[in-house]
Amino acid sequence: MPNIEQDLEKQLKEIRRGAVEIIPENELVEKLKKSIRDNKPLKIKLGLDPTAPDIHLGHTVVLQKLRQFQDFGHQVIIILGDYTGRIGDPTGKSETRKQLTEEEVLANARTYKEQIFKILDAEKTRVEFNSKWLAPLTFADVINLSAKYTVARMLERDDFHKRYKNNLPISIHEFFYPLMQGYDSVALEADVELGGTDQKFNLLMGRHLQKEYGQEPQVALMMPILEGLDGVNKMSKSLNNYVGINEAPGEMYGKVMSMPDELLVRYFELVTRVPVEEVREIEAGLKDGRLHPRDVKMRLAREIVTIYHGEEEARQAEEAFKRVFQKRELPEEIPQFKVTGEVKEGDQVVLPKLLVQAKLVVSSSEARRMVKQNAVKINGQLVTDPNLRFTPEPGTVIKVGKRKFVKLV
RNA sequence: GGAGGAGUGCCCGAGCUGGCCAAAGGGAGCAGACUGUAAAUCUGCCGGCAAUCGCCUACGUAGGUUCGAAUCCUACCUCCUCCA
Repeated sequence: MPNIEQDLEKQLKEIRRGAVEIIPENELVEKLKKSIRDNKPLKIKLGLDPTAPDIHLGHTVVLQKLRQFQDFGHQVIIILGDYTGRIGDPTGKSETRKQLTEEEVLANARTYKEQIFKILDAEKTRVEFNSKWLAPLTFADVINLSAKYTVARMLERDDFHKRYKNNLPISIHEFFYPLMQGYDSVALEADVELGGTDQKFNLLMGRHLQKEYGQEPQVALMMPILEGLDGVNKMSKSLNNYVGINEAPGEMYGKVMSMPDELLVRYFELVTRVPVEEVREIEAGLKDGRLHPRDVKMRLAREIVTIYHGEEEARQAEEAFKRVFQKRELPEEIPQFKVTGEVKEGDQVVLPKLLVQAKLVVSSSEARRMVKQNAVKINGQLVTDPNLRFTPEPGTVIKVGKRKFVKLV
């Protein structure tokens, strides 16, 4: 049966792309074979912890992977961890997370759904709240569940281990997080569960529990944690090194352009749909100097913006970027600002006050600082007097720094 | 139940034998130079108001001692550790 083999190879190649670890790979191969043979889609599970309301590129790594499965015809199931979210996943945290209220969790979940469908096909995606099966469990059920794992093994988990060793607190309820997530797999009879490398323990727990409950264990597929724009830390909103998928095209484009060159290939591989072969070519081109990092980065920015806003928006974002940052010209659209009496003294406006009013700076101290740092231009003319007063004329363009503009009305 | 430790600016973190503390240092952020881009690198800035000496707000909260407190005292709140 050559077409099964072919199909299998094709799927495996895409699935392996960017994946750090597949445990165990041979089981995945078997599952895929069976799925192709019986024409029965695999159940691919991804749990999302609805604590961060905004999805950024970091989250999309795993979502893109899901999309690939989806494109191969498999059944994608998103678990919104409304129940687990109330515990707070201890993963990677040196301290106990605060618990979320039910309202918070639900509000976040709504936002999540809107966003994941920018990547996933909504028609082909099943979304479930895990409270559906976790809430009805009785205390006896829970005891039964918790009896299926030992404390010693629980403490093997890296973050528990560290905290235990360092005499940091571990609350009992945190032990339930992996158990609950694992139970999700049981409830769904998942075939594959995706997650970041930091989810390894939880994913394996799913395998363990499925076996305990007499099911065929799922395959754990781990994707790398994406570095943020600083190139060092993982992408996260709190570190402000992220690109949110809801951001405006121009903002998104610019942010991508601000990342270190070293990350280029990784981003192409993990957050775009550029074919693997092409990514390899780009990698080689960068290495031997055939390709200019700037141009590659612009391509990357365009690819990313295209995914979330479409080609036309991406093209425009690129135009704007070239104009403002490469040619140092004015952008096509400049926010307008109406001069009011508050910033005036007689006929004249007081520059620091004007800058504050126009929201170009946050305080007049900052405004003066900006002027001192040669960051303020009026109609292209560098301003040197921090307390400049001038008569405002409609159409006057004020520029602060490289990317803040305002046109007086 | 008992003993002890800690709470500092966006974050981390010094200071805590009282004044020289708007508070060291690092990170983040911002700006300038350079450039290949909002990469890298280098330099500078980095509470607010007035900009002239100045004034105000700030070191968990509320009081107190003092000419003067992040620094001392009291109470309270929060967090943590150890013993039981």
